[in-house]
Amino acid sequence: MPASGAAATTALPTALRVAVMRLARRLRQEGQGEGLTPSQLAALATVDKVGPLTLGELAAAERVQPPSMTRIVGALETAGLLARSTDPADGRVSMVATTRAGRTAIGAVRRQRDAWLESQLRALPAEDAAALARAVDVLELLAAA
Amino acid sequence: MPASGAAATTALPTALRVAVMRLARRLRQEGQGEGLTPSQLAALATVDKVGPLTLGELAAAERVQPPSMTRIVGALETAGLLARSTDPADGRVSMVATTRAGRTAIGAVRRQRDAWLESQLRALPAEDAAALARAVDVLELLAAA
DNA sequence: TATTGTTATACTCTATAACTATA
DNA sequence: TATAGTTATAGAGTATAACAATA
Repeated sequence: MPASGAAATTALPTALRVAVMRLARRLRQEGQGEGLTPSQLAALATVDKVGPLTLGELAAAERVQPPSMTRIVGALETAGLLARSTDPADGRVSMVATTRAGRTAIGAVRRQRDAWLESQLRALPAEDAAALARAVDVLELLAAA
Repeated sequence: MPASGAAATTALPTALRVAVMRLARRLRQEGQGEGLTPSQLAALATVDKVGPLTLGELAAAERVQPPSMTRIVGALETAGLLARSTDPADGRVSMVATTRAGRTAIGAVRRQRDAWLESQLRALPAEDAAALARAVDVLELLAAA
């Protein structure tokens, strides 16, 4: 039987939940993100990933009410990271897209966040790194469920 | 080479970070926690885990300033989940401990949070579950680093 | 004097409600 | 009328500064 701890017990759900939550907290602490708030960063990352979208769509994607997204987008626009344009087909709709500076900022945050984890992974025994590599896809599956 | 996605690439740090953050968000959504705010739940869980401690120690453990912890503990005390007592050896110090109701509440939240993950794990192919079981210890190691 | 915790106050983030402008 | 977004306002949650009680 495996030598160590939680994985060997029947308490896998609890152990996995605790480990994932703790690691998530740790990862959030590393890479504090260019002076942007977590909401701003998340919104910027979503626009960067999904591409230009309306303010309402962005609010829905971030699970935030439209007035809150108005503020968030306003701050990102002031910072020059997002640009808005009115939909030519419907004057009520405001389209949101990343600027070049926005894409640069997102990239910097990602690199900063990966840096800590990358150094930790390099320090790991090859066997442990391999176990992680095999598990990542399953974790993604769970997250998407 | 392995058939699937991110784990097979050299981008393990990024893939792992994204998967862990997403799963953590998902886990946070499941099990909304007995009408308590996240801060209150976290503080209650820490007291439950660490045992009786001073308000200042609890504030430090939760990375929150003492005035904020005064409020959080006050709410938990009003809810009957925490009890305070003055340190007999030093009248300035306020000791905080869980009540029976507090321990019950924490247990309920944990069960609620595990429930979703447990059902997801049961639905997983045995091979995937095994991969997770092997990886849990490594995740814990990373979280503690 | 130094330390523990509290009270007073302000700021940030988010929400709901009411409004403006387009459709 | 209905919809997209904004402005006005209020409610959490946390922080800093000033204070009270104890050491």
